[in-house]
Amino acid sequence: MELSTRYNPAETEDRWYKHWETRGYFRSTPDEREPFTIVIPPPNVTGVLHMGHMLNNTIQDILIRKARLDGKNACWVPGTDHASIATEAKVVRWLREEKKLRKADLTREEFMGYAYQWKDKYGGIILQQLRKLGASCDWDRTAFTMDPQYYRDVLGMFVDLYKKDKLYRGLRMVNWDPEAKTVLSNEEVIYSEENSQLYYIHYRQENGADGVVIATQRPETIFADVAVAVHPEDPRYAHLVGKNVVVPLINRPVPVIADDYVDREFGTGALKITPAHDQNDYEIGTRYNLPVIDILTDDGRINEVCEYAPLVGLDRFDARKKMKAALEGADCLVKIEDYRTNIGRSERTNSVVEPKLSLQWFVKMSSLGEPALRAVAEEQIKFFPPHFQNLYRNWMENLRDWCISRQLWWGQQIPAWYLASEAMNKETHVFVAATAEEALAIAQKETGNAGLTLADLRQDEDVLDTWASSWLWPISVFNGFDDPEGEFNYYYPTNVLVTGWDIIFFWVARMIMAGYEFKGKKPFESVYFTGMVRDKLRRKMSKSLGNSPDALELLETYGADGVRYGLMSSAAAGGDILFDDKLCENGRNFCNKLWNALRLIKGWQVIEKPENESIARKNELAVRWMREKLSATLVEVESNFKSFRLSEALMSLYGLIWDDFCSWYLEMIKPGYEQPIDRATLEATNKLYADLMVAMHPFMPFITEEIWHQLEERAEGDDCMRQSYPTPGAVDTQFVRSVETAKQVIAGIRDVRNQNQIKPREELTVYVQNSDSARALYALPGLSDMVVKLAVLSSLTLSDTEPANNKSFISSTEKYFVEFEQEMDVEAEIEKLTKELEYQKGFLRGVDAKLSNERFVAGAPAQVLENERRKQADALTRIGIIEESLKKLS
RNA sequence: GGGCGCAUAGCUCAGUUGGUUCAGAGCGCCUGCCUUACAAGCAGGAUGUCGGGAGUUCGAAUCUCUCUGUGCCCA
Repeated sequence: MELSTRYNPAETEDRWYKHWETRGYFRSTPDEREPFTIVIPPPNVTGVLHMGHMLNNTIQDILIRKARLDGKNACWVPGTDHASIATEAKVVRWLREEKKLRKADLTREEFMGYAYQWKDKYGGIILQQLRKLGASCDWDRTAFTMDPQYYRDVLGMFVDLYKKDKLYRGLRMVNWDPEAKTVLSNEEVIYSEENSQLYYIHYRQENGADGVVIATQRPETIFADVAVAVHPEDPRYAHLVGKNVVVPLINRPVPVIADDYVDREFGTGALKITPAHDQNDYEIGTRYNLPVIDILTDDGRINEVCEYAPLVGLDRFDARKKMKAALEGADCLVKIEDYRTNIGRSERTNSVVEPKLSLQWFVKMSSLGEPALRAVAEEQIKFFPPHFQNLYRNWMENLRDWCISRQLWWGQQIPAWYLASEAMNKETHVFVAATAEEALAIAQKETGNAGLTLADLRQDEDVLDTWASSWLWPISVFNGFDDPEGEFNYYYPTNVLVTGWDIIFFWVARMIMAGYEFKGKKPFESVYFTGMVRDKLRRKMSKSLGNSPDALELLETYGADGVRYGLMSSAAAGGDILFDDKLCENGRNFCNKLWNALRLIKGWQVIEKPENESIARKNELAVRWMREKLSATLVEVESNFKSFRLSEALMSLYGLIWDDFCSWYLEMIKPGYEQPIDRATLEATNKLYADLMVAMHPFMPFITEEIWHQLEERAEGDDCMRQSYPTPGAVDTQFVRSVETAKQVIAGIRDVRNQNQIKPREELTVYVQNSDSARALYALPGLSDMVVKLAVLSSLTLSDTEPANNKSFISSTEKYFVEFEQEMDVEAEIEKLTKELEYQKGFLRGVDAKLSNERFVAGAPAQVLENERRKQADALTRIGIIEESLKKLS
């Protein structure tokens, strides 16, 4: 079959993926083998493949494929997360735009019907896209955080925590997203510096006398003020403490209180106290028994409570704009200053988050955090790279209770029931149970009213935070709650979680807590943190910047193997990737290199025996050398895999294939034009190439499978992805070093060729100066034959005399003479040698200094010492050679 | 304000326990090649105060301190 000069991934990738998938190679069921398990960090069901996903899932696929080749029972569970807030927002928009429906006009059941309809239609696209990347997930296990069984597990978790008194409903300051009209957890609020303005506002005394000037960046909240606080030791305001000042525009008196929380340096040193709209103010308000005046609606508008009619109904930012003129009109505005401050925005809607007093469900984190903190500190769970332990510990030691209720419909509805007779949010009874019937039984018992019916109960309207379902992922996907002795027992704890460090708190920490809390066992052995994929300018990839390449287009252009190479080649664990198409281009070029090596081998004619002894010796040497180089690299690869240094493992295989195999080995054994190769060498080469493909397979699954099959006719089922990973054999370092020395000689001769414009095909005659070491080196069978071939020589011979005209060079401890037609430029030669002599002498002085230092000789390990002595001897040899040459020339 | 990182070639970054050619890789750059697998290629080459300073050590890119610059997390 004629092979194209370029590899075409489009022709092979889909075909091989289908081949693997239809034969069930990705499937895993428990057996006697050791399991190797990864659960995918579930992407949003609404998501589409982006660079971060590709990096993350390439890593998981590499680990899974490697484990499979290592003979383990590899199980990679895919799935998606319902992502309540993000998905609900999308469904609401879809209903508005496509169906002309408003959420407010739908019942909960109707809305959920549409939401599932939407999910079935648009959800899970990302799982299809992962197939393009080559992801070898067990698709039969595809899970979703709202699957019926998963849903039950989440409710069970809620009931369990409630029973253990680790869950409570309470009125707290929370982060409120006025656009999504739901509470957010602290981790869902993104803080960043933004431009703002500081309003200096004068609060007069009740009698109209000068009072106090406060500074605020939220002037519209003055209507919710209940006090002004100053520092107790601040002489500027001492006379006002205990008196009242009046809130401008509405003239409501509020007391001036003294509290050392106040920072005298900030603003004017006077602080307005607005408990309904600020966390710290709320705490101060509580201390002084101050009232709470809430002037904001759930969607962030000013309400009637504010008492200032012109602003009622306006969005808080529109209201702020009107405050300037209003305050000026009342002669209360002192000045406005520009100001940089941290503003918190909702991770999902990007709207400015408002602190709000609200009744919500919270998980008590103190008891959950303790074992999770210890597990990482004691490295029962290992982090890669390890420094993320610090970030983790930092968060875990400052845990705050986790608000898990959300004012949404898309998600698991909270299994708590109240008495319908009690006013909403004023309930005095709560009944927590997995089902309404169980809740009713509890209600009947607790109220002593056996006549209660389901109609007398009202279920909590809210749903649970998505993370409060996905933290059960490693347990629930193996049905660990209903059937703890089944598959769960085999696959759990999973081996590794691969995720971006930015969600260390969302997923990693909470999955660890859930593992210990509900199963008494860690959810995974290790966590591999990926970096962020950024653009060349180090900016995070984002839709709004438009700096993210289209993932599918990239796969189309460079092939999945090329993209996988590009992502992995510069991806140290935890390190950011500055993504550049160039990286994928390198990957594509590498595929092409592999492809052409195949074309070369496939083009050879075969004969039974080598044509002569020289070729036989050379080829035997080459095969042995390549085999040992492969072994040495496999040792590195194994150790790199153990410590998750995947990028290093890939690069060492890349170097082995490109440099050692293609540039050296294939050139060593390559027969002359239209010459045949002997069968033994060809078969050894096919085996070497096949081993290289298996070794490379986890990184570049498609092309390795293709070449595996192109090399030989294979029986059904004899596929690259199902082989055993090659194991390293013995390495004779002395032998390998001799070949390396010969390679340097070849490079030396090529350099002479280059510098003197000698054509590559013109044969040269080279002599090596006779010495013990030279004879020892070339005693290795095949070595000189190899040098003769690769350096294109007519002969390489030991000689006691120097040819009349030559160009010389020193390699290792030998001197080489390249016979040369032109007369030597003696002056230039002397200058070159003198320079070289100086360098060698300097080098020797350094080594001598070390060796004459008694403390070095006493303190250094034997191996280091031996090496220094060898360096000394070699330097002396080289100096001798140079001095001798100089003597002859002068 | 508290904490965690980072600083190595023009660019992006490896460098594990202080000790072999440890001063590296890829890209870029320079020179010469359409050589018979591959120009998406081949052969060869240049490039460094390992951020500055001090210390520990026989020996420091590596450990300690300090300064400078820079990034991130939390408040």
